[in-house]
Order: sequence, then structure tokens, then C-alpha cells
Amino acid sequence: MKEKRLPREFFMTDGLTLGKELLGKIMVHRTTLGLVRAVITETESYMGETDKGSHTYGGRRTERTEPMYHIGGTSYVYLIYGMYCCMNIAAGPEGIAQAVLIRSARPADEASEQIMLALRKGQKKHLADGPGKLCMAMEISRAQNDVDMVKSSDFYVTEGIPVSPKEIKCGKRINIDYAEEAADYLWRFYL
DNA sequence: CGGCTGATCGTG
DNA sequence: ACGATCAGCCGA
Repeated sequence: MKEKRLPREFFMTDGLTLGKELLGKIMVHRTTLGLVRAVITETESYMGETDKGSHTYGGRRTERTEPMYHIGGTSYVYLIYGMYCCMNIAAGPEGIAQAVLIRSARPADEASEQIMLALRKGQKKHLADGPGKLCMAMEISRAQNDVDMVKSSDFYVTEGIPVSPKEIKCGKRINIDYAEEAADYLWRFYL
């Protein structure tokens, strides 16, 4: 079960391409309960300073959004609604604020499933089918913010299952009603 | 299953 | 003040 880690080049593309390319890949995190591996099944692309749905819209480069500007493969984890975390991966070169939100995933093996169930305490259904739930199931918090996932040995992405373009569905991004016309862009991708 | 609501806090 | 959300509760 040794999969190849995704190299820098994989992340050095635009946010929309990366959002689709990440489907089927395996996100890996070394948690306190052991190694968790999950197949990414749903993503959303955020296209930086020109995207009304993005935290970086209009060039809002602040301490919080800084990781979105970092080199492709950098994690961006932020707190939402005061109680949940959302996990993103930056796309493209340093200075470009595009990123992909990881919305959902499923366990890649039996051991991972057991750990994810334990981390989700009780919730056997809806294990990691939402950005907040995914972070709980993989023990991702702001301690994992601004990590270079190309270099880290505890938090990274590997080759996963093959995905053909025909399997990729598109939809509107969730919960960004304030984004006006950008709320209707089909920048959410899922299997 | 679909819709509604309260919870909760770092950021700007 | 305000969310790139979730769980629990409600009614059908």
C-alpha cells in the first residue's frame, strides 16, 4: 500500500484544474491515533483575488489568508462559525491566492476507517461528508495550517484511485450566497 | 428525507 | 458583527 506522494508540480496549476485533479487522490495525516488515509471525493475551487466567494477577494492578504498566497501544496486551515475547521490546499506559485477546499472524503482502508470513527465519536453515519466533519474525522485543526504538504512527513497527499473525466460532476459552491454572481459558478467538483 | 435553528469565537 | 458548518429536532 505504498503510494507515491504528489510532487510540487502537481499543485503548480490553477485552482480549477487542481480542484478536479484532487478527486480520487488520498490525503494522509499522522494523527494521535495513527495514520489516517482518505480518498478525496468532493472539492471546491476558490480562485483568489478576483473571486467574490474567496477569502482573498479584492486582495485581502491578511495574517489569516496568508497561506492561500503561498506556494502550491501549502495547507490553509481556518476556523468557521466559531467551532469547525475547513481544510484547503493552495494552488499555483507563491503570490497567487488560489486554493481548493476539501469538502469530503472516505476512508481509504479499514484501519483508517476505525480511527476516523473514533475521532468522530459516535457519528457512524456522515463520517466525513462535509468540510467540518472531514477535519474532525482526520484530526485536522489549525495546528495543520500553513504546512507544506509536499515536504511534511505527517500531512501530505498521495496518488489514489484513477478517475476519468466522465466521473467528475460539477455543481455550485455551497454557502457563499454573499458572492453574488460568483455563487452560481460551477466550481464544486465531486465523484 | 428536507428544512430550520442554536451553538460559538477568531478575524478584521 | 459575521461566517466556505454541524447536529439535533421537527414534520411529512
